[in-house]
Amino acid sequence: MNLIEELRWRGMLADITPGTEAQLLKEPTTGYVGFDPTAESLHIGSLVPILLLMHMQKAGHTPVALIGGATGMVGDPSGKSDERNLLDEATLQRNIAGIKAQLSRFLHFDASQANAAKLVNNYDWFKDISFIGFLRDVGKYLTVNYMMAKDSVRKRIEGETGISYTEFAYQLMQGYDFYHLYKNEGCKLQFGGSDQWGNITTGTELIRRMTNGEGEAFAFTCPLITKADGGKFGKTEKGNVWLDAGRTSPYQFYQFWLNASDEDAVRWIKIFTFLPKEEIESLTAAHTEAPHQRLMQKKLAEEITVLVHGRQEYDFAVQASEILFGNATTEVILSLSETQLLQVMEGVPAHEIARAKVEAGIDAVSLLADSGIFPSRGEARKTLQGGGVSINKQKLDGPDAIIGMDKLLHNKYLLVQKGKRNYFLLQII
RNA sequence: GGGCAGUUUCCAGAGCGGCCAAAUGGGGCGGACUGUAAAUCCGCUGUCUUUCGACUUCGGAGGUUCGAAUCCUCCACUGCCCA
Repeated sequence: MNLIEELRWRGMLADITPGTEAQLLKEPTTGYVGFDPTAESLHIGSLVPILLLMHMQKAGHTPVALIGGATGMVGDPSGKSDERNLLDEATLQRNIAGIKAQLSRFLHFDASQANAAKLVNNYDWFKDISFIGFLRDVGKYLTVNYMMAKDSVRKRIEGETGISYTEFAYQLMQGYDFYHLYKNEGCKLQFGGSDQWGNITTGTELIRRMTNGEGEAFAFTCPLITKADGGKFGKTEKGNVWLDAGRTSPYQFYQFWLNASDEDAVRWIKIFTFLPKEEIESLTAAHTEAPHQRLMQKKLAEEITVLVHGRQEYDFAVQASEILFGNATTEVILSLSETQLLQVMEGVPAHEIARAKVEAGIDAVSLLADSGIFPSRGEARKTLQGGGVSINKQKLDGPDAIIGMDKLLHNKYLLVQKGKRNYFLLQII
């Protein structure tokens, strides 16, 4: 299978410009994808473009990751119904540094390799461009009519919030990025999520026009990842799922994938892993046969967790999951040594509470609210009333339950469970 | 610059001076059922409080009223139309 065939089979191809496949077969090609520095870490949504870059590199092409240091200052209207808040420069710098560090674990940047990956920041070329220069050298090539026809813009114009000139100009900047890379890096391909299609084709169009029709540039996009139930991909109770272990622990990361629905797991495993077709097909067969065993989810979670966090972290995550979700009972929890307990709890959010309070015997509501596990007493009470809290795997009967020293594990911990899946380690200090 | 419409709790969207912490839907959270799935059903969804209740919210600032999300004035922002 060639690269495009492979991506198509994996369900990673939405739109593609004519001739792209031929270009990729003809010669090693340089292709880029852009990352928005909207946060200090990438989240699993950005995993898709990263995987596309990896596929490129595996296929012998040169991947370029572009960080939008300049475009990030402006804001992409794609997929946004509202005008964006602008980031200040210090934040932007921090975010760029964070993203750079993360990308290096997925791509080979060592220059010794013929198709070593490259990292560029569009701020580096935009900082020297004057407003007048940009208007004269770039703006002239495209009509406003053309730009307004783009989905991202049209939606905003038809919508009720409108669009500022700043965001309207965004696609021109992204288009210019492509031209710049085309000119200076010989980059002939841009890809990204399907929400980027409009911006990307502005680039191919700009290249064609700025080179008097001589330049050839190509593009393809990957469908947005969806969930079968229509929910947003990549969100949990706690918000985004990040690639940074400090923000989303490997355990939580692993749990996210493990919790994929049957339907989603089948689609996702093709997208998020590099497993060969035959293996995925046999896995799918087994999964359809016995979905309750969740082979698919396990494999999916394994592959991605290992890719993002490494084998060792994955092992810990599995161990912890087995103890927390296996048929572990209160006895099992009690039997763990302190070291074992702490190891299992590594990726679980930790909270603290003063020892004196527990010594006096504390009611469940205060315990949960004071330690910060619940944001307010009201919420703690409500959940308690609904029977949603367990301590050391034992359900509390109601808000009036009193917690005393006798409940402590190793004289200083409590394993608090909110709902079925959310564990917290409460340390008494 | 002129005219019109709008700004409500996470979102959408009701809300006619007291019965509004504010309908309804979505989302979220919890429970039951399961496979740590989906679908379904049930409960909760401003803060504090055991209940009664108290307190803070309806773009901002003032005002009218015994009493305002609801009326008035000014300001800000947004959309539409005209210039």
